[in-house]
Amino acid sequence: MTPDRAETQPPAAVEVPERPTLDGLEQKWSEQWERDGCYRFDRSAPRERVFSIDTPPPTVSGSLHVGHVFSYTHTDAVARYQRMRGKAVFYPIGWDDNGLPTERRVQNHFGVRCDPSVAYDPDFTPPAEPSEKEPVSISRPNFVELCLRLTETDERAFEELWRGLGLSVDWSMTYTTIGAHAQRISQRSFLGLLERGEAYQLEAPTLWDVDFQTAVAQAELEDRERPGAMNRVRFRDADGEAEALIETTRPELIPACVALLAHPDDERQRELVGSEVLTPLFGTRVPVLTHPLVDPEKGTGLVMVCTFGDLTDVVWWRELALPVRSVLGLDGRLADVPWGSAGWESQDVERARRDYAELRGRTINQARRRILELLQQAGEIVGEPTQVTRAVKFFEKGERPVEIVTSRQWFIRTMAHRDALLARGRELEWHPPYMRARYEDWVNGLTGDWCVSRQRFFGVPFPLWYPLDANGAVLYDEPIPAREEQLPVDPSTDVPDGYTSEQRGQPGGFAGDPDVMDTWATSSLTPQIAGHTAGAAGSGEDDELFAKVFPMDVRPQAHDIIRTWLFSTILRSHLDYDVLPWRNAAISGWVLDPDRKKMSKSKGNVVTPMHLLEEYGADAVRYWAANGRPGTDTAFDAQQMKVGRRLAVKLLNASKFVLADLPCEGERSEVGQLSNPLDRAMIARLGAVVADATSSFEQFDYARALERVESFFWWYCDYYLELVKGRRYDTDATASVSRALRRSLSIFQRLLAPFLPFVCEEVWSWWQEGSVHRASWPEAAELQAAYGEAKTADAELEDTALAVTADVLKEVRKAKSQARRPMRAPVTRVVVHDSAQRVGALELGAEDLRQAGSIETVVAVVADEFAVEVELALQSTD
RNA sequence: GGGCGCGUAGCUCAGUGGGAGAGCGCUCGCUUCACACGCGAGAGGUCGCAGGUUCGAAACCCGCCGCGCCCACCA
Repeated sequence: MTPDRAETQPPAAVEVPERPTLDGLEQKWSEQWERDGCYRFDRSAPRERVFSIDTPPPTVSGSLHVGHVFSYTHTDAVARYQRMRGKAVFYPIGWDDNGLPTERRVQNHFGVRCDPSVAYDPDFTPPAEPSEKEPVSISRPNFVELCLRLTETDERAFEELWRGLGLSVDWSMTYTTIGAHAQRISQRSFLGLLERGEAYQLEAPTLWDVDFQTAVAQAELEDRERPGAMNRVRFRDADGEAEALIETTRPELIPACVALLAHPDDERQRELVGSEVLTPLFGTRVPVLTHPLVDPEKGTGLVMVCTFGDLTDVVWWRELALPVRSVLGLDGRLADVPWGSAGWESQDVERARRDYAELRGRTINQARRRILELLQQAGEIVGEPTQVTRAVKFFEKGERPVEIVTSRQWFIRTMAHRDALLARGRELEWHPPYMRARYEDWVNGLTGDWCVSRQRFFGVPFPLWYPLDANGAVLYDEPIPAREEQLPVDPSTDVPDGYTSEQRGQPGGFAGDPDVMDTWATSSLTPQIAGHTAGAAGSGEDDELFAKVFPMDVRPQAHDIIRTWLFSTILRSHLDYDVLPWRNAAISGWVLDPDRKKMSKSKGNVVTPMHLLEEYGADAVRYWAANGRPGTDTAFDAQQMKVGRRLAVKLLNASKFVLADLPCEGERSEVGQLSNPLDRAMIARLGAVVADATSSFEQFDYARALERVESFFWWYCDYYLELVKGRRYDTDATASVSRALRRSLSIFQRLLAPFLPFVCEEVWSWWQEGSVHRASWPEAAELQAAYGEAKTADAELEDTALAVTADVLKEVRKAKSQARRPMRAPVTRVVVHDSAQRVGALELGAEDLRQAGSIETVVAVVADEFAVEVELALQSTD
């Protein structure tokens, strides 16, 4: 029950600047915080006092935009709240620099190309004049070094912005997803999955981007609307009598056709089902089968199955045990195929070769145009093509539709764990709760295990080698895993145990796995990376730290990456630790442009934050961000930043007023009792605001907390401060109000500190020791206790007194405003009509009201309806 | 096609059973001793539409319309 020191202890000295200003506060205080280690994680804290945050590592590719500022501010407000609650806040940050965007930039910037077969050159320097046309081939480690060099610059700029925004992260714990530490943890987790059979290698149809020439995962796909042409194509039976019509938007895949399908109940196709037909032009014999997934309402009711046109083809191919007849090369061009040989039989091999020669080597679009001409000439197109718009699947970073090709890839099992993952989703506390639906949709919609291998370079390599047999063929089924002590390894330069580097690529020797992992395969381990998950002695990992921070308290992130980052992190934690990686998921929305469109570089509507920070100040930008409710998208509106700036300025001035050194105040050290009813009522109301803000923050609803605090603070400035000014300047009456003012000011400064850290630190420093950000969060109960120092029985009456006094003051102001008189214009008489209870309460605040309104006499009359008559003094007496 | 969210003043948004609100913008007024980066006042809304529950609905239920997002085996 000891009242907070900050509220009761008279500080040795109060120093209020003559003209308080927001200018320069960002630099002043961020430097001070850094010097004092204000946000350093306290490792000595016991687990129950730790609050750990699995901060999103932003992708380092160019610049941050307001969306980042938005969601990171939400997290920071919560972090600051928890810190003030006495928690040791574990709040690291990382940079996600591993991945394709960086790779592309490095290639162009330095004029290099990664060739994993090239040996590492420790003395390599990039060409002085980069040539995009003739890039220099360099080893993967050299390439990674250049990537690191380029991202380092960006990361410094990011850090500067974050510091300017006032994020209270512990900068001593920064990590990167391509750094040795992250690689080691990522590789070790993978090896564990491999050992337990949760990771496996398979040659199978996989989603493929033909430009990047890499496998991609289901989670990285997006739909884009594209125009296309629907063509009706004729297949005939071997006698040329019966015919089968199909509709397709992808005629170039006809040479890859392996079957036609109808719905089992489709009477129209009854004759054809069970027979065989020939593909047009190529004369390949394909069966007509049935499958329940065929929609008889679509097209002709018959559908062509190709290996592979889309994901449905894969389903049909697998379930009906159809052969593979693949025409598409990894480069997105039609490959050479051996017409006439096994699997490529034809009724007319010469014709098949001749027609296919027209397609071979062409891109998909070129081949499509050409085959339509050939089909037209052959008379196998029926009717006119119809123009359609349909959704086509793209790799989210890609420029051409994804294709499905057969290749050898690594997978992590997801399908076998679906029920467990759904249960994890229900175990997690979602803020807001409805966001869980997105997760469940995603898990329920999974169609296959997670393909984690990428045929790229700037990523974490698979820590594996393979033996080569006497003929130099790779023995994929006998991978040689790295030992844990070796990690991280780069199998393109490191050598497995029992081999020498001369044996690389030689018959009887070894070969490194050439691929890198999906960026999410490493990002999904951020709790382990940031928390330095337990590992082998001497590995730099840290059992004690990890046990203190994991599982983490909260994962903050935006809703668009629930299916990727959130999902994969739950998966990995489930597989490796059999727990949720965090207790709470705090999902933030997006910043949309003023037309409510998603910001994107291609639309050119991206707002960058630097100039906003300069123009409005960090606190104002943070204010705008903190107004975005959890999970809710917000249209960008610079007006809101003005509002935040106004709030910050108001706090400066209100603090100056409260702390003003008035000669009439008497001995400052004398701590007065709250003897005045209005003072007590205000403190009681403030207690309710504290309770509200606290419970909102406990639910991660920073926006609600801000709203409550802010609106009460404005009421406090507009009404309470004005009402009590008279007593404030009156030596005999000042004790109670002075105490109420100091007490409330201390609380406001702390309540606003999570949102406006700079201005709050500034005004705190005028009269308190230490940082406001390490001060204790106000306790509602404590304020109620303060009320208890006086009589509590009249609490309700006193609250009414505050209400009615403020209501009358408003009416007096209105009268003056309508009379176009200044607010200090004298009033000879005010007659208040109100209920008996309110009239009685008014008595308690009448003196303050008289002072605040320059009123000579206040008369109260009991009445049914509230009304106020204001008699202004004659202007001449002014 | 399925799911989720949203629809309240010109704009951005609070408000989940009992007075329709805030800020910005707009209009008018005020050099008031914390603050002109200010203060005070005002105008402005059939709370998407239509039913239902209830003494009472912006809120709860049903349907519809519109917008956004997510998901889907879009031939």
